[in-house]
Amino acid sequence: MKTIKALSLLKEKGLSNTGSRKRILEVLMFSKGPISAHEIYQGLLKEGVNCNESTVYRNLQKFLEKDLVQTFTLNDGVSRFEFKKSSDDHHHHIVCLKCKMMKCLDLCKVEDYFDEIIKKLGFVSVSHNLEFYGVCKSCTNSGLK
Amino acid sequence: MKTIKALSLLKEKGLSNTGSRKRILEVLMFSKGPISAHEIYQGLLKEGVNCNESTVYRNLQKFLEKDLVQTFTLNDGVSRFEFKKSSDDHHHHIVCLKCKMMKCLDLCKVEDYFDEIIKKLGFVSVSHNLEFYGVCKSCTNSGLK
DNA sequence: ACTTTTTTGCAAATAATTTGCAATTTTTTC
DNA sequence: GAAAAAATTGCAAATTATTTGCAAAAAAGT
Repeated sequence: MKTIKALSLLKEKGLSNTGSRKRILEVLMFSKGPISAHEIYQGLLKEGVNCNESTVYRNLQKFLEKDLVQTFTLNDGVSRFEFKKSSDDHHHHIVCLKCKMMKCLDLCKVEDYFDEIIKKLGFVSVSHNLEFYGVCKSCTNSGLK
Repeated sequence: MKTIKALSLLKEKGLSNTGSRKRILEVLMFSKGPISAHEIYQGLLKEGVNCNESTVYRNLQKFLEKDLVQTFTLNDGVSRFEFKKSSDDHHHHIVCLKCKMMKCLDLCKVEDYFDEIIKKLGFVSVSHNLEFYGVCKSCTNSGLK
């Protein structure tokens, strides 16, 4: 079943089917949370899958283009990737400052509610980052790419 | 006046007063928005201040420790730093995907309100990142550092 | 099967950030 | 205010994450 689902997703998105690509996608699909390119690479190594680290990076880019994954960068400077269960799958995370463990917050109304949720997860929240990405007025008008 | 304020801040925080350090702090204090270590370095170069890039990094660390600045990492993998006007100074930003210009959002109630504010600033918001940093239950208990 | 297109591996290039160490500067002490 | 102790700097090299060029290999189209 694993194989079938990843395969059909690739086909659906018009991506050619290669061994590495399929495995990378599967790793993402079955990961408990966001993972870094390096972590994916290490995972494949362990499985004995012959795959280069730049192949991982290149496929992650493809997956981003095709909206199969989402990404964000933590303050440690490392990008994490996460499989999108659906096109509107969107949520936030809380990261433990000590062990780096990450939990998903199934909520997008970013409010004081967070306090409760975070407490329920057993975290003490120290800080958080919120950055918006958009296009400003002048760029909307200009041809800038 | 510039000089006096930066100097007294350094003293207040128990940081020794060196030419570079004072200038780096001043650049941060008078920057319109968050800036990267490299941008600070470039700024000093232009002013003719003799200062090494690692000195910039080392001072930024010190400033973080002393809670003089706050930092966050954008998805471009570069950390930005921002002077904290007060210890409870906390706000978010919106970054233009095209020109990378950044605006402060003077609001911390992260809600649908954002839509309005962002529109008023002339931005079209495409996406945003929100990550919480905290300490999980097991780490709160364990001695892990 | 054969050609075209895409992907991969590998090694080298970038880019941001950190580090070791000796020299210099700042602070402390007397 | 000079000497000693502590902190900071410059410089070059190391690290780490990520990207890229290019030729070989694999997949897709016909």
